[in-house]
Amino acid sequence: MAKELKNLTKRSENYSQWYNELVVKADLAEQSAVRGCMVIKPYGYAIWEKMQRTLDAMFKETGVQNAYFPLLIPKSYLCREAEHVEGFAKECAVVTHYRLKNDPEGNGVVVDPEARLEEELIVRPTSETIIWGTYKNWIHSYRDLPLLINQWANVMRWEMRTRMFLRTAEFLWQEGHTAHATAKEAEDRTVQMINVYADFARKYMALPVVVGVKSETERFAGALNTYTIEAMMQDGKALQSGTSHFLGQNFAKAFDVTFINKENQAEYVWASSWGVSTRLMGALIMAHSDDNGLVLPPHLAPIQVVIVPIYKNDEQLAAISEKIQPVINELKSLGISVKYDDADNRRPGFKFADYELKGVPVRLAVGARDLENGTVELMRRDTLEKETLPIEGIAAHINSLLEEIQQNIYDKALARQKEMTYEVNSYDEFKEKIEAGGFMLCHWDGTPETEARIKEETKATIRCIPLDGDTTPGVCMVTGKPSKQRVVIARSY
RNA sequence: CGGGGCGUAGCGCAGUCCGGUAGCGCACCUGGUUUGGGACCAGGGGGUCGCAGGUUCGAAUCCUGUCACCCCGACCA
Repeated sequence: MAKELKNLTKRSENYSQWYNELVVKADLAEQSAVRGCMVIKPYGYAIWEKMQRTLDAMFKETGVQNAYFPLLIPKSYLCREAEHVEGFAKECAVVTHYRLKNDPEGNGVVVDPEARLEEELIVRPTSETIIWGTYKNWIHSYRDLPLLINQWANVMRWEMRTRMFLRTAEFLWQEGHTAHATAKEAEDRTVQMINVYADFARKYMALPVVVGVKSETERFAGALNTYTIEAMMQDGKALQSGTSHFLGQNFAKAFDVTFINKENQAEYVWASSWGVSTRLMGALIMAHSDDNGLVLPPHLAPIQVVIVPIYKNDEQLAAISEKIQPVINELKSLGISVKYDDADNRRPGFKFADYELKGVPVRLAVGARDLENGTVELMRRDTLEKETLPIEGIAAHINSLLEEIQQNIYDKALARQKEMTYEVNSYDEFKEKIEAGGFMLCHWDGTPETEARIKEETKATIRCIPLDGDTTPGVCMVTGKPSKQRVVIARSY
């Protein structure tokens, strides 16, 4: 690394490149040799693990259990639900053979044409079909409902264009699949889970989000209704960060999943599915980072506090270590993750820059000067402010400071989102404003035709119809036809 | 799949127009001096120039094909 780290592309030049470079240099992930896939490195994965653990606990609080379903889906399963297959057909990886053999011409190894599968298997782009094929055997009576299952898994979508964390060919996610006796119960669960996602984004990722409903054209393939959380990145573009779908009885009908109700009548079950992915990592990076690197909210930072000793010789290091050890112990007992970096193969300046790049929320530096004065130097990553503080009571101070940083990062993101959200009343104004990015709150006549025209002419899409938005009626900014409420329109990733 | 760019050491690049047997910075290794914001000096190791053909006495360089990656679109979490 060293000096090249200084050359983080400035965001003004090209936001995408800056982001990509940041992901690589902060040691989060790198491009894999496999097309469109990425290698998530230990530091990046540690953040994902923390997200996973938190979300998993939140799911379980709502009664959800984890399970696991196969990676490969028989082609016939995927075809059962017409809209679903149409939505995913263009981006499926397909397994056609089960054996290789030595090339008769001596060029290594080739696919054995004898070993063709009778029915091709699809690498899951999502698991609705295999899961509903399984649920058929699990659900017989109203007593089996609701069925609340989640799986942590990888999925594959052969996207034409990929971008690290935001759209990789293979990605990690969780997908929840629930089955219910009534439509209301299923739709309530759909809403409940989008709210879990919104809570998670706000409290842990320090990411303000708009909760809303997708327009018909943006809906999940096979869903009756799709709820979404939309976050704004620093360049004003939207990122769909989590979705929850009300599937009605579509999959129950496709896979013939029925239950006997209290009146001894057979009924199709009602379904929801919901998911968030490693894209959340992308959101985290793009929402908070600055030109010094990552800025991680303390609630998700793998290392919350790093301590860098500054010493000239082993005696000094020993003295510093002795002085600082009680602080480390105290921080740990408060549940704070601490790294004491006494490695002697990097100089302090290098470490400072490196931990900033990695987004560590709080840094302490301790040297001979501090030993004399009984102080430490503290720097907070969100503001880059440094202050020298007495070592006495430093752990308690950091404990509350971490919360303050968490809140500050959220407030900053929220302020930016508000600042870049505009009520727009004419299409001309819209066309002008959209160039600089941001969320446009506009009246829309509710037709796919108008939506398509806006997209065609401005590259912006309807991100969602916000749940808690202004419901004052008006007239569509494009057609002048009546509109029930304002919707969020933006360019997106 | 369209438009643009790029492929040379682990990373970032120069060399390609005008053919002559490979170079710079960072990283790495050894020794020393250093250590409060990305250390310095000296020495050292590492590349069949994306791949396959062709032209030539000779190809990183010219020609043909092909593959990969990046950016901008279309598609999507």
